[in-house]
Amino acid sequence: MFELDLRSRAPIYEQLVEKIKELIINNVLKPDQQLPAVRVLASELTINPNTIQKAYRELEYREFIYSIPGKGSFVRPAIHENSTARLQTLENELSRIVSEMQYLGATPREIITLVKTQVSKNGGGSMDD
Amino acid sequence: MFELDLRSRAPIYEQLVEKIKELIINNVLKPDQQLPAVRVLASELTINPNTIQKAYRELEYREFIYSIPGKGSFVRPAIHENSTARLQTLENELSRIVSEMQYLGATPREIITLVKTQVSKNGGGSMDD
Amino acid sequence: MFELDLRSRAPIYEQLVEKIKELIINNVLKPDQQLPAVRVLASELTINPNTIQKAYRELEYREFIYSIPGKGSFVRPAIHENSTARLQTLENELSRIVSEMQYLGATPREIITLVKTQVSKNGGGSMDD
Amino acid sequence: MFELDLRSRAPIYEQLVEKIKELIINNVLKPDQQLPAVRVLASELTINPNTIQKAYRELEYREFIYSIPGKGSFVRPAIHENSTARLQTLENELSRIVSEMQYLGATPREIITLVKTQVSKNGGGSMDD
DNA sequence: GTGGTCTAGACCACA
DNA sequence: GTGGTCTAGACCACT
Repeated sequence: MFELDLRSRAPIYEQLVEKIKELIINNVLKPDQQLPAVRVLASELTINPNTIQKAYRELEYREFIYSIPGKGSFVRPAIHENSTARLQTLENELSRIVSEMQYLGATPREIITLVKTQVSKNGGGSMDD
Repeated sequence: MFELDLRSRAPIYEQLVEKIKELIINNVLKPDQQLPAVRVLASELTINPNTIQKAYRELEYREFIYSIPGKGSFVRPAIHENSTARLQTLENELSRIVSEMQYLGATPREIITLVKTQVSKNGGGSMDD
Repeated sequence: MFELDLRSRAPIYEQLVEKIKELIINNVLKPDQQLPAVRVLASELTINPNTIQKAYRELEYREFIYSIPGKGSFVRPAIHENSTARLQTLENELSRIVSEMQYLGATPREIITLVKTQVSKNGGGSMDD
Repeated sequence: MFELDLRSRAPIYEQLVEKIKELIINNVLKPDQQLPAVRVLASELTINPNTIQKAYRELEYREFIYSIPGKGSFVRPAIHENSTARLQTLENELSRIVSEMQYLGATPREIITLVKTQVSKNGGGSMDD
């Protein structure tokens, strides 16, 4: 279910965080859906349970999931308030990336086309609230 | 001139790399302009010269600067034809960011407007070679 | 295992890079095989761990190995499609060397025989992927 | 006459040595022909005379030129004896390069064709003694 | 235990 | 003066 690159220099727990985040954002994992139990996922991926634990803790901290002691971890429904800080960060990242793409020779048109394609890809899903 | 966050998790040399990269991309540091000498920058930022050198070497690998032993380090004029791999990486990052922004409630229109503003900011400058 | 010439003008880390590169190219170090740990190799060669690490990092940049923090450094399987630039460099070096050999009296036949012997040595091994 | 890359990290004197060596090998500079005087060349290339001096000294050491105090420096006629050591070095370099080219995907046929082209290029000149 | 980062301080080659 | 190399030794994050 989760493809990990054990050869990557990115820590495994970080890769897990990104993968799960992506699944949540793309609505593959639905709100309030339960995530696989730590031990189950650990044995499936044949990695250390501590590593899974760390990833889940990180996702909780970043408000993508919530955990109920004794019951498990669940996808947190997206709350679109209080996220202005995170949005600001993302906007800065986006600006940085666009600048670098232009520096490397990408034309404004190419970049805008790319973004339009991307937003419509998501917009066709369930994101256009 | 360069602000560093010594408490950040990101390594100092990596922060330096990003800062300088940004200055080059935004044409604050012009092509062939000399960068501050390793020791000078080290004493200004009160960090170890080896750390600066590591950052400079990293920038050299990434083809943003070139260093001539005995003379100094200089901004490398952007030619960058074979950077399709890097562009691909940036496109992926961009897609990821756009998705997360939509998840956090940003509308397609907002995002596209943001990108348009950004590209024209650079295009209006001196990036349209 | 690795012989170093501490009196050579070539930096230690560069010598190490060349030695290891050679072992990888000649398939003595197999794909995904683990390299000696930084500290282990350092104590074996009685040189500073930082120097070993510099060599390993260099090899990583040049795509001969990959390092995973906390796990180790490993031989990178050769895929190397986009190495036309490197191949061009090698072709130039080869031309330069052949010219100098002829200048020193080597006959075309001798040189071609030498090259044929060399390519079949590798081809007869395990390089014919 | 000599193109130098002042942006290269290779020392200027080293670049000079290589350039002159090449001109001698390719018979552009003929045996016993006088090389430009140090000061003349220095002002032509707008570099420090000491740098030229160092290059000439190096070429003398490597037996490509000879200097007569008070008269100048001259191309040394190629002596094809005593050069077995140098030839051995070149053969080793050649083997190393051929191996790396094969590792990067060059086929034996490609390599041999390349070498044949190169030797005939020189052989058509004045090298086939 | 692994690789990675950083400091302090020394020495070298090049121009 | 410049960048580059190297050492000794400390500390950190990941598994």
